[in-house]
Amino acid sequence: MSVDGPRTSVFTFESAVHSHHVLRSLDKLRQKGILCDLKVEVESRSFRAHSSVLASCSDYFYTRLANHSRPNLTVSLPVEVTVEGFEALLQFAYTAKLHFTKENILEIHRCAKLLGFHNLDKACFEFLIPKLSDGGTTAQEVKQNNENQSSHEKSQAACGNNIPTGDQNSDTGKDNVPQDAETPCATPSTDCPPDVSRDKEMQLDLSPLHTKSTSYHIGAGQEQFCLQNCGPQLPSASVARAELCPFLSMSGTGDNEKLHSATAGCGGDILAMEEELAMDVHCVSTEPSTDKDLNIPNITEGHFDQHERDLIPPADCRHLCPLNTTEARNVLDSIANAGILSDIGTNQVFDTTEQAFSDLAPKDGVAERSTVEREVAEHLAKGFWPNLSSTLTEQLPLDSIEHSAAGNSSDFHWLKHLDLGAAPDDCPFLRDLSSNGGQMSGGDSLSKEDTGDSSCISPINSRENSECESDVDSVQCDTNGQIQEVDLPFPVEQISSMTRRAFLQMLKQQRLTPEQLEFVQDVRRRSKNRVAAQRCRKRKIDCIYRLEGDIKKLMSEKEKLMQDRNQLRLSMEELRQNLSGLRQNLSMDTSPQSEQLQALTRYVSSDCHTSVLLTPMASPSLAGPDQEAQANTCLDAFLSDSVAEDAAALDSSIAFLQDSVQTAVTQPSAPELTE
DNA sequence: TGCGGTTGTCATTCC
DNA sequence: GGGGAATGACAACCG
Repeated sequence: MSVDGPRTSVFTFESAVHSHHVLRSLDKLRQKGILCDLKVEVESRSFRAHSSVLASCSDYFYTRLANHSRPNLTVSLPVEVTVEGFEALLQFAYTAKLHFTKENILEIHRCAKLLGFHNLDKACFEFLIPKLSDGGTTAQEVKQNNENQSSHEKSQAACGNNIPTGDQNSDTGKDNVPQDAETPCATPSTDCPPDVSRDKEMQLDLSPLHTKSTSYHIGAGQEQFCLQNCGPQLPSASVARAELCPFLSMSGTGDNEKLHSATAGCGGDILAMEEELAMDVHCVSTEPSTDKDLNIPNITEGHFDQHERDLIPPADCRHLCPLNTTEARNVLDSIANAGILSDIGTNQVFDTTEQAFSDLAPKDGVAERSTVEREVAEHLAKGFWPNLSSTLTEQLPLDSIEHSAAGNSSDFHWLKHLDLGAAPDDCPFLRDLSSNGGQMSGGDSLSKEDTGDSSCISPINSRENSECESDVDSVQCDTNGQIQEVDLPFPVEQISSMTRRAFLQMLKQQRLTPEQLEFVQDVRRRSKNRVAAQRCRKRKIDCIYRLEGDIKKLMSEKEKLMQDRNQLRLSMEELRQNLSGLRQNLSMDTSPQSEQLQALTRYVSSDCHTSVLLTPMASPSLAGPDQEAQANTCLDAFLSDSVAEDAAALDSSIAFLQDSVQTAVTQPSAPELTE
């Protein structure tokens, strides 16, 4: 059996571990000093690192490094940043693990805020800091400290664009109750030990990818505890068992969710869910981890790790995930009803998927499929159920799905929307969805065409021998009645599946009556049109979701451009103020050199010249060499005539001027923190 | 019972 | 000019 030539299905494989491995490799490189292009000086110590890593983790480093391409760059951190705080954050950047003690948690928190470190949500600190303090500090006080620190830090260091500040819900009485999506806060689990304020080194583990799952662990050999860190979407401390299941915890937004965008929006990101699922499994599995500190509590004890999807705004495609639907819940309800989840928490959580499929699979076997189809289907299925056994090769999920206990194929109808880059009828994975009982049989494409053993089986064919149970069926019965009336000498299935040449040849050979001929042509026409209508609708929906994605992308770009414009305006204003102050100081001096410098500052601070510097492409007529030559002449004249003692002072002023102009031109959105 | 989504069918247009 | 594909419109069904 072979896959037909015209099929051009495109599949996507996304590794769940690649990012983690890359991060680990980068950490090893850093430890060996390989490819480190950045030296960070903190207090009296210096750290070697990769600028790209730090820039991707920290707003501060991003602003400092984004526009520098110099190798071996040295960045001196503000005096507010300490070695104690930065070292932990540096390790976090490369390992996604934050080691801290109650002595240094405040320092780390302060440095993290100062440097704008991502993925270290304040919820973590707001819970940990009160807990790690000697009981005297509440989360509210922590917030207050944060706010005070923020105001102080803002005045000294303009580094973070989006450094989180304290929320507005500090007066709610219950400090740890999450209020809204903007103010996630940590809530101690009812199962957590009430006092964790002991001298322990703890580890905040955001690995891998700094995402997906946030869990809190105590170091190896120490007492274990778990924090239920409630995100904005986890309103209650009591967690239903269903929420412990990674599938069931996915919130649906409606029955008619944008299922199809699972492909258009996510780019066919089915396998990407494997990663998320893997993380969720990670939180309930007792499988030994490479991390010695990792000790996942038993799910039956009510412990669970916080998923970052509860803390971060939903990604564009997150809500479009086909599993994030009520259909998905129905799937899992079906599985749960079949006893799949009954053993949750007993080391069998997702090992039972195989059992699930075994239970759901038809007992009478399934139709044959090509090796390619089986492999693709199995891999796709593993995207949903990573532990899916290879034994399922013989019983594909879709077949199982279609014969689920509920007997309702609509539970899985979202699978039909998975875009594999081809029309549904062309998709080897979905092709049999429309046919009951897997009527597709083997054979090469040619024989399939000529014999009518096609995947495109019309309802007429599939229900030919079934009873009429609805009005739709009554239509089929009418057709069936016509079939009986015309008494075709060949199977109706062949009509729509044959090539035109074979169809005409068959008509010629069979010597049909006019009634038979009309009926056969009508059936063929309607069948073709039906498939065409399906393809047309699919294309339309695809187009809609593509346009929606484009709109989102453009909106994001617009927002970024607006932010850049605001930053540029601020920089311009600051530059003007500096020049104005300098001009005032120079106006007190009546020396010739001072007059020259005043002329220079007027020239530089003029809007015209500033615009020349900032937008030379927009105003080429003003960006010619005349202005630069004029400025250079000014500078040369000044420098050559200045007296020695004034020259030093004025030199520094000019250097400052030039540096400011250069900063405004080359780094408009990165105000110097150290200035 | 009304409503929205889905699907099949027909008519028309385009290639 | 005929056939196939694409597509808008309509109707029926279903949840």
